[in-house]
Amino acid sequence: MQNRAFPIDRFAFPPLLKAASKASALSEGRMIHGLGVKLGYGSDPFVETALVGMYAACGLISEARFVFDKMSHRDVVTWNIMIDGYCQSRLFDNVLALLEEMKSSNTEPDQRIFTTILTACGRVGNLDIGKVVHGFISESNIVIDSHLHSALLNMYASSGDMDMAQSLYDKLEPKNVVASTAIISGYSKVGNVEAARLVFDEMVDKDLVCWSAMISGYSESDKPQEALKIFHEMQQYGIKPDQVTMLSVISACAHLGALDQAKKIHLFVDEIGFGKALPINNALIDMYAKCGSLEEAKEVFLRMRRKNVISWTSMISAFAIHGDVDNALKYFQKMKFEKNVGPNWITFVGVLYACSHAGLVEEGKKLFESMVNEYGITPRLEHYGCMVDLYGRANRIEDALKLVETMPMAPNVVIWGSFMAACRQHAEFELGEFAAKRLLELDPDHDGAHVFLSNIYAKEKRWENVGAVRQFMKNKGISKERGLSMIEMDNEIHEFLTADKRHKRMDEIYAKLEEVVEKLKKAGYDPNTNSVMVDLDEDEKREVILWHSEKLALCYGLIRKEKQSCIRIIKNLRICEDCHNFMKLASKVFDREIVVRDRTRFHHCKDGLCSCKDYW
DNA sequence: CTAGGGTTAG
Repeated sequence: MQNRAFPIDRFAFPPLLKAASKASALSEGRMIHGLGVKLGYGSDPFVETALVGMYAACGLISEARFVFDKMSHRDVVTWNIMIDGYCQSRLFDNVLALLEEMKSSNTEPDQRIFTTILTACGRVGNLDIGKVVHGFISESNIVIDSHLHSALLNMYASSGDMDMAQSLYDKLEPKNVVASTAIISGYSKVGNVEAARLVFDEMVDKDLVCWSAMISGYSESDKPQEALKIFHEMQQYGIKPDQVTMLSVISACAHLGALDQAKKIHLFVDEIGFGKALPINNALIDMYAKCGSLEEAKEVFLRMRRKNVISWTSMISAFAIHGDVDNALKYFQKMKFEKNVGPNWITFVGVLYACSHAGLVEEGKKLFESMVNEYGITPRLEHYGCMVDLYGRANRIEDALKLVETMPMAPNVVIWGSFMAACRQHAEFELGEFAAKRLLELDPDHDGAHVFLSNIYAKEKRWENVGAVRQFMKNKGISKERGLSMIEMDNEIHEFLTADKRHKRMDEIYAKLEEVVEKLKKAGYDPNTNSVMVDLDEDEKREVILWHSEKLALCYGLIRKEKQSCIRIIKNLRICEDCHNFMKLASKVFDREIVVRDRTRFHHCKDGLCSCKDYW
């Protein structure tokens, strides 16, 4: 229009500014602002309203307010946009102040404004402000329509107050997809995916968003098989997934850890045309890493034309869980030279984790300091968790404890759990007892802490204490989480529990186990029952250890998988010392690559050695 | 200007 010397009227400006808002294009927005003023539209209320929106969307909230304040005519839309701006900048005190100002200037706040505010509160989990706004609504004469009702419900649901959300849902008639979806994701987020499923099954009209919410619910609740099941069911109803759906599906594959399944999903996202999307590729990096293929994760990463902080963080974390500290740190350095990509707090979790799993105490300390001093990132619980882990694993128990005692926030279950694990590993039983007790104050049902206490007491022959712990566990129905290993074969997942007898080829598997033990013994295998601290006699201990789930999975792999192919095992708990040794020897004796994913990292065993260098 | 699903996280 400008090139043709075409007269531009004021009506062109609001949509232009809206485009700038959506693209967060500040310099273009300013140019349009300048042009508008030049053409004499600077005090047109519609243009001014759009300017408020543009500056707010670009994060310049005080500039938005400046335009807002000098307006001579503000309608309800102007107020709403200004309030929305404060919501996006999370300045909720300004939101409340502006609401009051609005009332005193004779503009009544309407449902839409409240919907906007409540949605923002939900997004950031600000229950306090949400409740205040709820109070305003109840006191006023505003009619609660279905949008506002859903926004209220969603605010409570996404802040974790499911009692309130459910009671609002009960009052809502008729139900609608939006409200039901909010309830589904609310229940999923508080860990009650079963309740989410009940609501889901009740729904008559299911759309893509609610299917995605259910898939994500299962994926986030560490029920990847359920997530994949419901994803296939959705497709049978003829509903086509979009990118958001696929992100949850890919994440489910990552949780599952099954590489063949993962490759199939990768092919699928390529087929439906999402193969070049940045978030999809980020998820794929993580998926391949968690399915044990660092090579394929790297391949995805290197092929990406654009990379953001999530791409780099995923790649760094990938190296970390595979024990490749050198590359984790190298990529962290490389990242510094990328334009527009700075590390965030999750990136630091990745590099600190890498240091902790490699025993690089000094390097980790330096990184932690640079995070604060160079990058201005305030350490979170997760970072302290990494640091406690870093010291603890490296047998610097005193340093670990000092950190727990001096960190600026209260230690949570994770922190005490990490410290307790360090005490167990380094036989610091007195401090271990202390840690276990702190842990139980926060989570009285923590199975690991009870088992550890019982084992400490048994070791010190304090039989009365042992009895008390066992009785407590029995009364409350707490038991040690049972070991569970998985192996993928012909597109099927085979699961084995400790001492499992359910598999249809169990006889063969146990026979194979005996054969394997014999062969390994000739190569120097000596059962190590150190990790079994319960008061069993030595023969019983050996039996317990022999039937650990990963050994059963390994034997099944040796029976079924063709010679020299890689055997991949996924385990729910951490691998014990004996199994670790078993896997290493087996990799040599049977000339196989054996990859085990335990609760926190990968072990690549080859030629009798493990990638973790026996530090895990 | 108005309601629901998303990738990285011990």
